Amino acid sequence: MTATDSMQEYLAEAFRIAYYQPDNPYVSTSSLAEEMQVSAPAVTRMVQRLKNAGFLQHAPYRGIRLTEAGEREALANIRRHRLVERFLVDVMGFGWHEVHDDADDMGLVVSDMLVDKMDEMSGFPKRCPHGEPIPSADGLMPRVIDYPLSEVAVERDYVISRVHTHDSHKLRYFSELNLEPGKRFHLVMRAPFKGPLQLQVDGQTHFLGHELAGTLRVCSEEEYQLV
Amino acid sequence: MTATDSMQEYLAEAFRIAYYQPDNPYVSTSSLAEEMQVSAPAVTRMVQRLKNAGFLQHAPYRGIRLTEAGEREALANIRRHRLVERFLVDVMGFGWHEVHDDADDMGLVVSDMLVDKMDEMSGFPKRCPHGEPIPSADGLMPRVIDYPLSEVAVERDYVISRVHTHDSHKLRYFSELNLEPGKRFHLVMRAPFKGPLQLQVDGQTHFLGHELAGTLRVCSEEEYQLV
DNA sequence: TTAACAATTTAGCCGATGTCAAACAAATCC
DNA sequence: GGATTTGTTTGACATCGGCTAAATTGTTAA
Repeated sequence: MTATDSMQEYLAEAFRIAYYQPDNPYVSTSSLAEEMQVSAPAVTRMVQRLKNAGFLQHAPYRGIRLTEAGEREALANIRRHRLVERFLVDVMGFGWHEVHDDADDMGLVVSDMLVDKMDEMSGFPKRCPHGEPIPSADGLMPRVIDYPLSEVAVERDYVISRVHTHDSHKLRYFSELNLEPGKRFHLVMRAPFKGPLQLQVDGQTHFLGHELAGTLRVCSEEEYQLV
Repeated sequence: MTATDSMQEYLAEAFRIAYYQPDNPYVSTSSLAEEMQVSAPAVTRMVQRLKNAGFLQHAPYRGIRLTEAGEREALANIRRHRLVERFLVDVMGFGWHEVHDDADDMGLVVSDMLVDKMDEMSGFPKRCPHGEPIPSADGLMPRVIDYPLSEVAVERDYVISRVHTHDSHKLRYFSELNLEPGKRFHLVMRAPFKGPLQLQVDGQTHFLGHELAGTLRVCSEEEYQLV
């Protein structure tokens, strides 16, 4: 059975959600509904279809879990999406805050031939512009190691690993501060009670609110090089 | 009212058909059905929708005619499609016989921002890889002047203007013969009774069947430069 | 001029994907 | 432990875009 565009999007989103909660393999339908900007019933019914097509298992009222076939579909979609994003940024010169919607649409549409070419022209990137890992053509997804900036120890050096937001204003702000994946910085201090964080980036001092800092995931230089 | 993807494709196809029959402004529903690879009733109903949305006029049993709004939609779509094709060929290095389907899909999806960038990166081309003119951003479609190779006078020099087929085998063959838009050649002779044509291209002699020659449209060097 | 044929439209169906409202299950609180 | 809140599913419906079969219109030929 072949998955429609819509089915692929649901599968990809389910995978992403699961990837972000490594402890729990079950994905709730409400989280899917929220991410997909769609009503809960729409998700439930799509889940039925996906279950019938063999892409996932469903424990009613508990959540879903992708099967191997489901993961394959999801990863193919995620790969296309992230490579398109990479291409738009690296080859076509757009800013990462501009390209999400186009990449979303194009990810459903581009052929393997095109994706492979984009991969090549982008220099076979390992991560998308947001720092998310790009699944390999044969469907393997690296597991990155990183932590919310809002939780790591102070007075250390870190590297930005992932920027976990699609809000283009936040993305633009991070760009302005030079806080992009791969960037090295020093975490100077963090004020208590969800207070602001102080960072040293390229010799400049910046302050970030606790919530905003939570959308940045960081790791050590060595951990960053692993993927 | 905004046109769905499907509506845009119908409008674009209707425009293309009308463009290829300059004498008759009415497009038959059956020609649309054939081009879109869709049943006749599907066309009739879509025509109703498009009429209600103000994109065309419909004289039942006679044919349709785009309104100004309809032409605008059509041209925007055609522009996207042809610029994507140009981009895939010029910037990404694909052959023109490979890119039609991808360009079709992407044409429905890419934003203005992306199209403008592709336009720029392709060097603001005037024609798509098949030689079809690219509508300007403000919705003007140049009218090219050319004639079927199967009908023009012999013993003259011509320039390939358009290659009117999507058959990738034929396109590949034309590539191999160097018969691409902009190419100059000499029409040596044409055998009677729909017989083969003899061409001189880059000092090489080629023979084309009458029907195949009919898919090539040619003109003089000066006429080619007009668009 | 009428009969036959071709093109077009109408009618009724289907599946995919969305909605809202109501029923139902699970978790939580007093 | 029963009541309430929250999350999930079911039901009934809409729209889009496709289909086939049947009716209708326009054209052509006898």
